[in-house]
Amino acid sequence: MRGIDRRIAAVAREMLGLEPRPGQLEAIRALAEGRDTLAVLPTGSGKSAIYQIAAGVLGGPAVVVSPLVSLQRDQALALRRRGVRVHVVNAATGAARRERAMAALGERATAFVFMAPEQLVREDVREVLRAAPPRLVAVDEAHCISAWGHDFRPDYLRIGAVLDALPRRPVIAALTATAAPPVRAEIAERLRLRDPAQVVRGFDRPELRLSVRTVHETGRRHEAVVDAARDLQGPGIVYVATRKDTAWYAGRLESAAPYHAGMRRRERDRVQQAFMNDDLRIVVATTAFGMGIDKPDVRFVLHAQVPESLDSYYQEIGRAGRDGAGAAAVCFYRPEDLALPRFFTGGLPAEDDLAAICEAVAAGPVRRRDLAGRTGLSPRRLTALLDLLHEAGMVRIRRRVEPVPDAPSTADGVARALSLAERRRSVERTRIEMMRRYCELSDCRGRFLLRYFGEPRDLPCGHCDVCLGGRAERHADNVAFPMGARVRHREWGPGVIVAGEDDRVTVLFDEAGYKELLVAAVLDHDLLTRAPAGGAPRGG
DNA sequence: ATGACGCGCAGTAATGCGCGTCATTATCCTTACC
Repeated sequence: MRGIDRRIAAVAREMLGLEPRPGQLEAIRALAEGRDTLAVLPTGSGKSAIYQIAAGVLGGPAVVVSPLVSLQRDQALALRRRGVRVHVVNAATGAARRERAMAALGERATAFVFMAPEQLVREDVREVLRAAPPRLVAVDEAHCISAWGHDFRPDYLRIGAVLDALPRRPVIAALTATAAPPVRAEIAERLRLRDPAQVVRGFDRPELRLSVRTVHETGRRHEAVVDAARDLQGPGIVYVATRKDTAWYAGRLESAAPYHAGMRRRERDRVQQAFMNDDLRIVVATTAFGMGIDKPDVRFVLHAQVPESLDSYYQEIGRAGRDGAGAAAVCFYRPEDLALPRFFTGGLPAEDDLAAICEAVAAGPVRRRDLAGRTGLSPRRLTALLDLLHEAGMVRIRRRVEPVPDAPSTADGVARALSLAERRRSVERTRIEMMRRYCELSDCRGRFLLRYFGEPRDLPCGHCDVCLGGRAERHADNVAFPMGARVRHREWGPGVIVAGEDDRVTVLFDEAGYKELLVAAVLDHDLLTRAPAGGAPRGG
């Protein structure tokens, strides 16, 4: 056993009383050796233990960036119970307590300080970090960077720059349960990870019975979902698209309660607790329910409406069957359901709005609020546009929005921002399209899902409705570009074919993400060439 | 893109159809203000 492994084993035993498992160990080892690490492991596999043990081995305080205050509290409590010194800092933290936490961090007298990105980017926090850089920074639920950073919680996009500016940059651990290759790439880029070790495990979940039930009419959907929830045994989650629907379904089911972000904090906590304690069999929820829920014996996850991407879908069904016993993942699919997500990805930003922001910023640093006032844009819309303009090299986002010296002309910047927006929209559309295909498959669903997440897979999964119904007939592969084949595109470089139909193929490019290509165009212009097999983007 | 809704009209009495208009998801931390 290598020395470092002995240290790891010792810290694991002493701090948490456990023995690291293979995936965990690999990630901890990379971090302990000072290497940035991106770990994609299913929830329940002990992701938090990774940064905790690594911090112990590195022997310094660690800052843990986590999206929800409730998650921070839970994790802090668990550590405190084991006698570890821990602080939590958020907007509700009193001045005295905050002062103590910062002092402890500065004096290296604490093991972990938990905070949301909004805290990390505060000037006073950065000052403490500059004076005494932590050894390790863990970014938990790192997919939030790409899921929330662009419009919803922009400070997620600033973490990388803040850490980069420290006199001694900490080792960074990015942890998540869900990240398809394009998301992994974005996490690494946005956090500015340096040659990160990637530990990716466990997208295959043989204990999940995957199925899709197509419904053509809303009334039937209601019946079918209610019946399914009644018939299935054990605790389960029903995901719905709107807050209103949570109450509707919950009212028609025994031992069920609604859960969404519009409810009072206390009520939400009560529902969650009741579910955890088995006093409540079913939670009918929006996407608000999930992060930090680690109940091992969830026996089913139903989706009354199809989510907008396989990324979300996989994350939500991943909450079932963590004990390894069987669980059902049923998606109720009505083709029209995808119209709404398509609609929401529809619009491109107005040139006028982009130009107005550029002009306002060019005059000198502006606060977001003033900018919103001057342009008449909602805060959220403004955030999305600022992100584009930042990417286009037009603005810098500090405490205020600042002009970039030597920035391109407004016209050029706006054009660049627009083309970025267009690219993002096409990626979004492809994601929706992949969700549609999953639902309409006449071929193995498990394999489709794995390929979407970049795991090569040839054999049918054997645990989806298509396989179990004996319908997993081998699809007539596109002869020139069979699924799973490695290809190279003139412009987008290497990739792998993840889905195909008669007239089009979807390629997951290592760099550029999912792209849909028309077969005719590909053949006419000789756009794709077959590459030797192997070498899938697994990292390691 | 789709669905809900109200309106006018048809042509008969009480509904039903077609059309235009309108709205339309979810997710959190924070700060300011009550």
